[in-house]
Amino acid sequence: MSSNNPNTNPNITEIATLIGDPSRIAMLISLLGGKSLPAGELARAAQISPQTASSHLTKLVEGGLLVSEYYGRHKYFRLAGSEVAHALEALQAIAPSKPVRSLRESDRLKALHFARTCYDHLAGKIGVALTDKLMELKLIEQSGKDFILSEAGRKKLIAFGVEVDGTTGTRRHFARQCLDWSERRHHLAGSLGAALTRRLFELKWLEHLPDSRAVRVTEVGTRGFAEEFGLMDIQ
Amino acid sequence: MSSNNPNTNPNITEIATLIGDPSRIAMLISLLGGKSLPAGELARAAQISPQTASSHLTKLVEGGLLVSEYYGRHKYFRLAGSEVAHALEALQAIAPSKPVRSLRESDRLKALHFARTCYDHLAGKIGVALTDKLMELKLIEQSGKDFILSEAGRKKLIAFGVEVDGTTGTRRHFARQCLDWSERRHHLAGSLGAALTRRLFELKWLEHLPDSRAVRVTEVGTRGFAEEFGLMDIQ
DNA sequence: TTCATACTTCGATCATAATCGAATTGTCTT
DNA sequence: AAGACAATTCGATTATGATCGAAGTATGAA
Repeated sequence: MSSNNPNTNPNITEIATLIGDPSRIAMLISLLGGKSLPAGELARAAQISPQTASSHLTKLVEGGLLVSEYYGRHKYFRLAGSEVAHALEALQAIAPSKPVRSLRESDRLKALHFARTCYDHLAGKIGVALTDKLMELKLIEQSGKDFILSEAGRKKLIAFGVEVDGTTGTRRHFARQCLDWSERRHHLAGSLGAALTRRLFELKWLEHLPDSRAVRVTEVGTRGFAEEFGLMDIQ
Repeated sequence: MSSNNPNTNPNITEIATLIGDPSRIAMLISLLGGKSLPAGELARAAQISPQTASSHLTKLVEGGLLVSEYYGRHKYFRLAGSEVAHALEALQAIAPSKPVRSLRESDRLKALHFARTCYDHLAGKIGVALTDKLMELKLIEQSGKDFILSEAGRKKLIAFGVEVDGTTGTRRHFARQCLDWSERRHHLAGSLGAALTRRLFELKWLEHLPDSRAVRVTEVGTRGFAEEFGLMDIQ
């Protein structure tokens, strides 16, 4: 020691200080799955006001733990990289054993991975699979951060009962791409995604699980997805 | 959502808060090499008064990050386990690279990057290179977050004088992967990593640099690494 | 356009905790 | 024994930063 001034790395202090706040931890843990979440949802997750959340999120981005991206008036945040997730897990590892993670919780988590609503549209394994299928059938195609609905797609979806409401492709946020945390792939969002999802509930192909964003594919749905879209292996 | 109260784990918050203090970080980093140090020395390392240090150390022990032991009128502290070291290194990995102040500092940093002990095992360029070589020689192989010691590996290491102590592969944390902040690669940790490192010091292939976690490869070691493991370019 | 929503900035309040001086306990040395 | 040293406890000070209300900006919807 002696001459050694191991006051090394103000950096690691900064990082640890950044992590060492209850509200910020709550947000970070919410993001641990890899999903992007908007500021508002993170505020709710941490049970703090939007102002406070904004302040925290700014710090987390400046500290290099998060990155952000605008989607319209929403600002989405996600972990800056796998190292961040790794560090959080390493901290979990020395945190005293968690208060009884119930089996029910684990089940709910599995359900969330499989299918869930993301606000108003469909996400999870099913959301991604359906989106893939729509692309495969050339009903939609990628275009920057959006999807474009093809003429064939428009006809097909209208026939299916979706309120496509006029304009085919170019309106802003008509058919957004939304990054899926569980699948790490994009699924269909935007007003078209919402309308399609609405229709799926209407047809009772899908139903909500109680008290959750998770979604179940019904008997009818399983058949329907196969017959209408050639989507097998659903459930 | 809704019924979901993601105010999860006050534990991890506590741990991160504990780590997120400049003085405590300084002490923890001083202990990263795996040594036990008395309170007074830790106070000097953190450049704070003994009173303040005492307060911090009490908290670190209560938080489970350190353990203490009396030796006469001195009280020695050391890291509570390899998980703590692992978490600290994981934090280092996301800490932005430091602005190097002095030449001496740069030298010390280089030494740390080259070879250092991480609690009880070997890290840095050499730690990673050796781990790579062991994989190349099929003495160990990756398996999730662990390594598995092959039968050939077991024989080789026993012949080399490492106390492999029975069970070959499956024990928990027997051969952990540990993310290296300087190399951004994995190196061998766990009890096997510790045993191997112990043997390397025993053979005097490695020696500690004074006042540091840094490690030097000796003359004998340079030859040894080349002959036994085909590890060239050491140094 | 007007209205609602999502987020940010500013300012003030308030609680937490890091810090050290002073005094105390316990241990080692002489 | 006395004196020095190591660590701790207590108390007071102080600075940092988390928090939210109020107001402002930007986007989307009607």
